[in-house]
Amino acid sequence: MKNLEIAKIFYEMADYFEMEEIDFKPFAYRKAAVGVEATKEDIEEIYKKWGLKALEEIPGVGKNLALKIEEYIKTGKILRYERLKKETPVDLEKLMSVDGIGPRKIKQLYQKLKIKNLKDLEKKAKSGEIAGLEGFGEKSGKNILDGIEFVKKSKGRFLLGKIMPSVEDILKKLSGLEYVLEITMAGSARRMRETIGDVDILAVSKNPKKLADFFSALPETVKVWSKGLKRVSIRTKSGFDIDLRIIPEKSFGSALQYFTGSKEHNIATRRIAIEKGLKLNEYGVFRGKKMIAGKTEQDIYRAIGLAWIPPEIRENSGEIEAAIAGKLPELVGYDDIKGDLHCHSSWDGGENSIEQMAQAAIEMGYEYIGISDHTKFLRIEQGLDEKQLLLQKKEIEKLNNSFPLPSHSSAEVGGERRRKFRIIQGCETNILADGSVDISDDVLAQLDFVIAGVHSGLKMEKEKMTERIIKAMRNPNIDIISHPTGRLIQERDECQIDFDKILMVAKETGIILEINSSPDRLDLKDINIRKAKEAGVKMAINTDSHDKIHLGNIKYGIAQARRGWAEKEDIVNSQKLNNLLGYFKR
DNA sequence: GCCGTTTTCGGCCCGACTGTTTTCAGTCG
Repeated sequence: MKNLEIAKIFYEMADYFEMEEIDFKPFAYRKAAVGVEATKEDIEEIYKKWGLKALEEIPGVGKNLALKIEEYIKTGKILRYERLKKETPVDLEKLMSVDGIGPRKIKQLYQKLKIKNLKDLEKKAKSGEIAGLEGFGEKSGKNILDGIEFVKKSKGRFLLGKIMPSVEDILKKLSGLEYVLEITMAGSARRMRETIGDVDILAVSKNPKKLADFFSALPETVKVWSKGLKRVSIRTKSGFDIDLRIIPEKSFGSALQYFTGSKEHNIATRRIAIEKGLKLNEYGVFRGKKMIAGKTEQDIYRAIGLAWIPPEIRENSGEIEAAIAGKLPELVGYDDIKGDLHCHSSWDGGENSIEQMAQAAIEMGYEYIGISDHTKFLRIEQGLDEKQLLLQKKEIEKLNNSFPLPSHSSAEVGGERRRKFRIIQGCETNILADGSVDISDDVLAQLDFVIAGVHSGLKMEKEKMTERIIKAMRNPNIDIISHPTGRLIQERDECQIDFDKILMVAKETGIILEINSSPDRLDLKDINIRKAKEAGVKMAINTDSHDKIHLGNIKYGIAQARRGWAEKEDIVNSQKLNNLLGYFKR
């Protein structure tokens, strides 16, 4: 699929045109890049099936850019791009990632100092040569070095789940201050993106000066970037930056809308405002000079004729059209999960006993927990064999009998009084290279449910990998496929699989695909969740906990599900236990 | 370079901040 390659080239060409101070072309190329990126079908396929004209259907792509796409598909190159690269042969992507460095500065740095990449940039910044350039001064050199350090250390982005706890902690501290009237997260953290560049916090305060002082003196702070009465930027000990913006009360809603983004969503909402003869900016919605909304986000959306849109889906990927049509999805809620189905116990080397895991699940307010330990192929994880699974079944039955019975008879189901909480037994069996699993069918059939996952041979070629997983999906004992694409965010790409084919078989067999909530997995990811939903495939949001504290990761999985437009009915473990067990049986 | 239920020409989202200037360019979100 060449879509992303083409988008990347258009983005880079936009930067090059900006270097050349060409007006509006950068805007057009970026818009086309967004359109290409957002196209779900393989652009090469589109071209081969329908020809050049079909390319012009992509938003932002006209005659000229369609020709460039054709050229890339046919020759693997775009001549104009190659020429631009030759004229200014620099590592645009890396250089642009340094804070404060953009196309114009890159051009100057190349022309005056022959700086092509981060290494050159670092060298010249250290030698002090950059400070001598026109438009650069003492501080530029130092800022560049700081920026390079940051890029190197973090690749610029952090896992949502890694930074969220400390952000929540800081928010709690700030919200306790008597001169803070309102405080909330904005930006990509509020949208629950899987990785976060920096964190935005918005506040309304009776005493901005005091708040700014308090914020910059937090024990988490290692460096204060800038400090005014409107905005304070700090770097935390964990290495990420937080911007605190202090907002006038009457503009809080518009500021929240604006700073939550995404950028694409904001461009679209502003455009809608313009169409209605209004102006939308971070200060409010205006008709002429008259402010007609600003205090709450709901007011903002209402003023431009839209229903309020949940932050997780503000990506301009159809939510605006849905809001106009009154067809926004009712996203699965953060309180909708009734039990976690993928939890490991001390039986396979996890931190906690089954009883401790169950206790933690009860404290989360769950109705059930699924214990699904690794199986024998994974010796390193102390995977269980058939005999151990049957022993474990006995222990779980014993534990289940110890949970209190409900006091009222309404809980009576099928002549049997259900207890308030139940442990159900599964296992996370391994899908071997040939698609078989490492536990015999007669034992799998005795468990309440079975998860199967790929833990080996992740580099298998696409067709073989797809067949391998499909074979497991057709095993009638298997209910759930765990972390279906095998990715590790920022570490390992997805396995090569034909996801559309997987979805077809999932629909046909009723197999459930997991949304793994582990912050470095989040697998399925948002776009795959949306595809699964559209295909009518059921999903389960699980944590893959190896320790009871991991149970709390469920919110990242739910967030990912919401980003994928999933509703409660798409998620099997938002169902009561009876319905869930019924689904497994089917 | 793209685009049109006012337009096939004349617009394109737009305000704030930083570091460098002495009135502003470049970058960011």
